[in-house]
Amino acid sequence: MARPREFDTTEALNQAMQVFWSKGYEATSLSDLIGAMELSKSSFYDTFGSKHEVFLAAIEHYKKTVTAQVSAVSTLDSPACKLIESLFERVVSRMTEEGGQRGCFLNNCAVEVALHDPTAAKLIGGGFAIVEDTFMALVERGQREGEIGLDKDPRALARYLTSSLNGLMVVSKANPDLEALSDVARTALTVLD
Amino acid sequence: MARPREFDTTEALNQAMQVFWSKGYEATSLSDLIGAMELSKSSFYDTFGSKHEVFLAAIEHYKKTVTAQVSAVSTLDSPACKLIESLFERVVSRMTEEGGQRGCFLNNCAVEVALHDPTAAKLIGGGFAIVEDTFMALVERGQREGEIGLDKDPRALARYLTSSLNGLMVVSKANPDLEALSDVARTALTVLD
DNA sequence: ATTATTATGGACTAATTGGTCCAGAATGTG
DNA sequence: CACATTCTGGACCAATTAGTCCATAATAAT
Repeated sequence: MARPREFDTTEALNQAMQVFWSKGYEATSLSDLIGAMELSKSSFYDTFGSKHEVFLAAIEHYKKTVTAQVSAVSTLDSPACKLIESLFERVVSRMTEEGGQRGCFLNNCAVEVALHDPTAAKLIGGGFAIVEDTFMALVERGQREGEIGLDKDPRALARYLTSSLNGLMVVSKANPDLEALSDVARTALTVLD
Repeated sequence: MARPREFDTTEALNQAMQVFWSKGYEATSLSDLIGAMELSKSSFYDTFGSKHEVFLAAIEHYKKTVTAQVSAVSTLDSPACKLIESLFERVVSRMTEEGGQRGCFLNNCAVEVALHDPTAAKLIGGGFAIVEDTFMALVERGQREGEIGLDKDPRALARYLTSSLNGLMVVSKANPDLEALSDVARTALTVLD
């Protein structure tokens, strides 16, 4: 009955990430994982070591895939301010669309495990840093483009924008209301003017 | 050996809340709870029904105690803007002080359980609403006091401030850096000018 | 066809999970 | 003192937890 097949380690990791993302770390069981990853318990432990190791790997995987997409936005050639706006719009529409309430995996992890899992906390912090750096690059470009005042501190603005995006996701978990989230996003972006 | 004593139900609930707050819902076990609440397993089930019911009760308890303190700020007679600032300052210093990284219980719950627990989600949403209403009252007062422009929409501002406060707590879980958090708070509050 | 590699199902732990139940101990009231 | 009430420890439960181990089966390379 055994049906060996060359399996894609990163695809398995991706599936693991999806489960952790949807259910959280504690609520995810081994059976959840091996089910989603489509491998046997033995292979799971041979290949990945433990639930916790897969979890850390899943965080890294998220950074390399999802967070990297955010980072990629800074290379597009629209005006920087428009790009910043689009990042906020994307979050708002994601959080209000069917099945989008999972939010951001890093956000979820930060809240659930960071306090008790320093290793994870570091990886998560690194993910936030990617977002922050992206915002900073965009802010500096916005300043060069003359749309953002030179009196503003790019680092502070970037930190602020990163935090705002995370706030947006938290409140929408309890109440994913388009109007409310739009209010938040619109208001948050007035800082750039 | 049994040592019956009239026990304080709300105090027990308070202890339960503390545990859920520190460890999260899933990571909290029955033994954690009965240990913290200082009652027997039997009394636990007789009095509170189940882990989940205690959890919901703990959320309500948080709203009645901690969130109520936020609400109370709006009745103080300093200038409204100063009061809003003080709420942000309080969060920043809390998150950077020893043992303060638990953040806000409602925030934690929103992220961990809201997606899969509609009952809890509603209670949490109610908690956020208290904060939002507090901010709105303060903004309106700020407008009457002439410190906040009348062109601004109090509801939108209140939603924004609530979201900002939550964002602050999320990022500080991964990186409780005073300077970074101060940047965020300071920048967030420029919206009021 | 033989071999080395790789993956597998499933048996097996030991511990813990949330939850039920009850005989008995401590107490306040008569 | 006797009684009803309240609370308790601990036995018990079935299910699930993360994790180990191994004989076997499918493959790839020779």
